Amino acid sequence: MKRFSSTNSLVTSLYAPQEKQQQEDNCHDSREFEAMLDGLDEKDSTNIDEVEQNTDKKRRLSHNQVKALEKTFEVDNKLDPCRKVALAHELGLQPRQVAIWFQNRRARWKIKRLEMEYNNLKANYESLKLNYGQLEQNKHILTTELKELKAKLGNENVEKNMSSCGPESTGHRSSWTEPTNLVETKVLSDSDSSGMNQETLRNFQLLNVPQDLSNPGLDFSSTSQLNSYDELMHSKRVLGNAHQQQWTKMEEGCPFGSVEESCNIYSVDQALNFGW
DNA sequence: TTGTGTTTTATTGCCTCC
DNA sequence: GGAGGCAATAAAACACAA
Repeated sequence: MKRFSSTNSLVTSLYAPQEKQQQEDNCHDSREFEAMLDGLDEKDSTNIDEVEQNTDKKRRLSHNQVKALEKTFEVDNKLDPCRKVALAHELGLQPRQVAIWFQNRRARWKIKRLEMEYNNLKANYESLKLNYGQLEQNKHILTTELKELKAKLGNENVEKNMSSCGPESTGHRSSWTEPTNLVETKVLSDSDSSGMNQETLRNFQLLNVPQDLSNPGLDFSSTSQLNSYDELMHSKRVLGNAHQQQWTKMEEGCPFGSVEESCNIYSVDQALNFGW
């Protein structure tokens, strides 16, 4: 039976010699196991403990008993009956006590493991949250810049239209491929433009865009290469592609379905509402 | 010394497996 | 149906500040 009363434990504190012999005969492997335990200091793990177990007061196990139990637990956190009996015999405990110790030890081990898992998850979450914040910031910067570029394009078209309405205008000239020098000069000499280029550079640095993602032929630090409308448009496309590729790369390395998905697992609002 | 919080040992009830 | 595992909990032992 599984149930033991405290009085029962007193009664069963010692084995009948015959029973002991039978158990030993049935557990040949346990001899090896006992040999392993022989290495431990035997100073206080024998008769005195055994006598103390026989009082009905709850006794703590001795240092050496705990040490031996811990050592056994490291090998395997579950006991087969033979090992349990052998260990109990070796340490002067009842098999029941050994079983209970292992049960409690497993419970403590589980709690610790859960704590570790929780800490790991928490650290991962904090890291994701940080990355998400940085990406949001970068997104904001790039969106603002895109708006500025669009506004500039708008102005440019207005000026082109105005110039094409002049007396020498034929109406067949393509403003896309042949921007007027007036517009070109305005774009390049505009202090906002150079400021924009610096901003673009900064954004690339913020994004940590790898070399292979950026266009090696396009030098953002040099205004000389932004001397036409097409190139201006090209720089916009590169910006867009770089941003897109940055997200694609992140998604490839992302364990979740998508970056958005991963970020939505724990939204910022949910962040502090763990129900652990 | 004592009150209080923590740890360890043990019990109980339920569940699963053979 | 018995054996053993687990979760919840009781109770004793222990640690420590006031």
